[in-house]
Amino acid sequence: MAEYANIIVDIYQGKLDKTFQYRVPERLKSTIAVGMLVAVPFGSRKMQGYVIELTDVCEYEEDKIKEILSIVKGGVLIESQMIALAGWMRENYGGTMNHALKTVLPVKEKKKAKEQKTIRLALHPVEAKNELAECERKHKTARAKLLVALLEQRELEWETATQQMSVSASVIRAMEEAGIVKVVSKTAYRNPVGGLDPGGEQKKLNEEQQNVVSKITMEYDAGERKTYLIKGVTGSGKTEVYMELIAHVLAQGKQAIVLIPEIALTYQTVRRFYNRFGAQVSIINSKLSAGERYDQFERAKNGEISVMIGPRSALFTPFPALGIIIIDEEHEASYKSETVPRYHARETAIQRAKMTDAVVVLGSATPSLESYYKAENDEYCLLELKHRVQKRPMPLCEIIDLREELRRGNRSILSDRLSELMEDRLKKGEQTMLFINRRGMAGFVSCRACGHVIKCPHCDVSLSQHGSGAATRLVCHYCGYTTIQPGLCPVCGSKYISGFKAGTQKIEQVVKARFPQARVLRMDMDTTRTKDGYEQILSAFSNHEADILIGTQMIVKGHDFPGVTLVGVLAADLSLYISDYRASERTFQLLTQAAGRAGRGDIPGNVIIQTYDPDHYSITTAKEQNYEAFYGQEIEYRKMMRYPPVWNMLYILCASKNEAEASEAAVALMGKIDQIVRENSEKIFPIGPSDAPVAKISDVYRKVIYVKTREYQTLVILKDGLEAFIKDNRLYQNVAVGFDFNPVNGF
DNA sequence: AGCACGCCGACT
DNA sequence: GTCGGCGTGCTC
Repeated sequence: MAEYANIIVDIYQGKLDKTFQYRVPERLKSTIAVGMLVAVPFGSRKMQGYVIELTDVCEYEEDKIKEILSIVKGGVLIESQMIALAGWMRENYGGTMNHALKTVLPVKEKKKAKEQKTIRLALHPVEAKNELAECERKHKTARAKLLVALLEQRELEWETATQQMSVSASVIRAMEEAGIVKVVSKTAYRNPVGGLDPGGEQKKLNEEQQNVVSKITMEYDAGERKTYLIKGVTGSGKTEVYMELIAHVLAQGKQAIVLIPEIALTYQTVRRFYNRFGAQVSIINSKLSAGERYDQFERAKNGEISVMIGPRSALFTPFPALGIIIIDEEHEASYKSETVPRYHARETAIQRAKMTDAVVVLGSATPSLESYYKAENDEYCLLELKHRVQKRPMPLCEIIDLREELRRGNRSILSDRLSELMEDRLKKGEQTMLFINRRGMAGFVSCRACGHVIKCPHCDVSLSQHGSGAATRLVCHYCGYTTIQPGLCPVCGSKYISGFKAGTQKIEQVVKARFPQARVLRMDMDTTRTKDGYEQILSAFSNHEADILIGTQMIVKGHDFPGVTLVGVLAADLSLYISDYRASERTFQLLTQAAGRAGRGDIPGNVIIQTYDPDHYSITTAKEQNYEAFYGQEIEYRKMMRYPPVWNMLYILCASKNEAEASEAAVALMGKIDQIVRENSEKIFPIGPSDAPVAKISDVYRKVIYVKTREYQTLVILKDGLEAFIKDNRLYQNVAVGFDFNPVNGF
């Protein structure tokens, strides 16, 4: 039972880092919890604040600490819920409470975008002039300054007055009380979906879709709150199911959150929801400024909107009566945060739903192993959509063995079969998508004479080539270091130094050479750099302004192109060789998604998968579109290797500018882990320390330890133990230690 | 943010 | 001397 409580008094002021510590009086010790609203003495006055953290450690001068007066009753406010969620996130993902709070509560960036406070004159100009004369006579300099300005401009911004004219807030307040001026705060919201027409469109569901909807809504009405996993093949109409479920909770006065990967958050997607639900829909995305994001959350709190669509961070929309959280494409890696707290949106959504009496619906054509494993163990309820809507046929899928092509003398990126089909599509005026699975294979530059690879001087990675011709640069994807491409190898002086371009540009060149008459579009980092570049390319292709679209992962995720009847996957196995236990899962998902792009119109599509490893199960099962077969093999591998989801894994990263210090810190952590292992009854398997996959980023050295246990909770206990160990140990003054639970993208 | 405190010029 | 405006710093 905690002795002290850290309390935040002014969450509305954006000064989130200011918490105050109070003593928990004996009578409140059993009831107090994180997130509760309490009354506390604050200076000379009494204020309300939220309990952020409970602790036994006194972080302030003992004799100056005051006691909490009481717990403020009156229902659980939304802020309380969100703060309690932040507490759960801190506990389960590590980091500080401030980190957690900053992810959960939108920081009102110095209220720039929100309340534009302005100062106006409350008197007639004539009276004001008298007042001004009076002030000048009495040498009330600040007041006079303000009055002169107001007689000229009639309206002044608060910031102008306080900062540029240095009139303090106390002066303005005094003048307001005297009735000389008036402070007006106007809240101007911006509506990011403004300009769309609500149509009230509603499609009739097929039997399969209706069954899924009925099951969930009936259980919902019966008061059951579960997590559902909808496994629906691409094109089975999951979105229609989501909308029906949303309509159901909205009818009961509840609200809905829809998470979709940022990359799929296009105008098309938003419009579908807007057509159905009209102005009560809003979106957030990473392009919105902090202020705009704050506005959207504020609208949600005030009941102006009831459906929020957005990426990971939309999960924290402060709806007062949340009914449903939908996570589309739930297998996507972007649902795992890359920054502290490294939370997973799926787990966090389930926790939020538990706290607020909502249900969670996960949807995917290729569920993550985590979710399917949980569905098999009855933690989630599995529902299936096995058929495409309007009985559209599944595409015909072929595997091309690139080794065989090579033996026949074809050294091109395009196999004979793929070329043949592309030729055919061009003749028919149908569209082709070429997808390069290029993860971790960005065009690095090497010397053909000595094999030297050009690396970033600050990071332990090779540089990638960008641009072409005179504009060719070498860029580090980790720190942004940029340099020009050397003409000679810096090691052996050979002039045979060039980029290993397995990228989209190379393919574009090959395709243009092979099919000079074709109109080709390319989508990659270079072509989507501009603000709307991404949407422009997609809509151009969608309008049939090109015959062939070449791109990386981004082209296969959730876009409908009815004109596409051929999808070519070049080098399907590239993603198999990255050092990550999820490599097979990623490959299977990408191939299945890519295949799903073909033949979405009335014409059945063809899919060509080119690979050097045609017998790998992730490729053969993707060809068959057989998720269960893939899952069966993959879960055996995970069991055998003690990988998630069967086991749980914790990565611990020690980072320091000084390599020796990083090593020393990691070794000491390992010692502490060994000690905890001996004290714990459950089996814990620590491995390391060793260099991180990227051993150096921006001149910071990185050592890693990873730990496997059966139970997640054991890892949480381990993390708590290590945090305590780190806290008062001089070794960690210059070493940052980070935790990542069941990492998705390595460190 | 808001409140107390202390400084300093103005007025009696 | 005292009154009151005005800036500053603190609030567990």
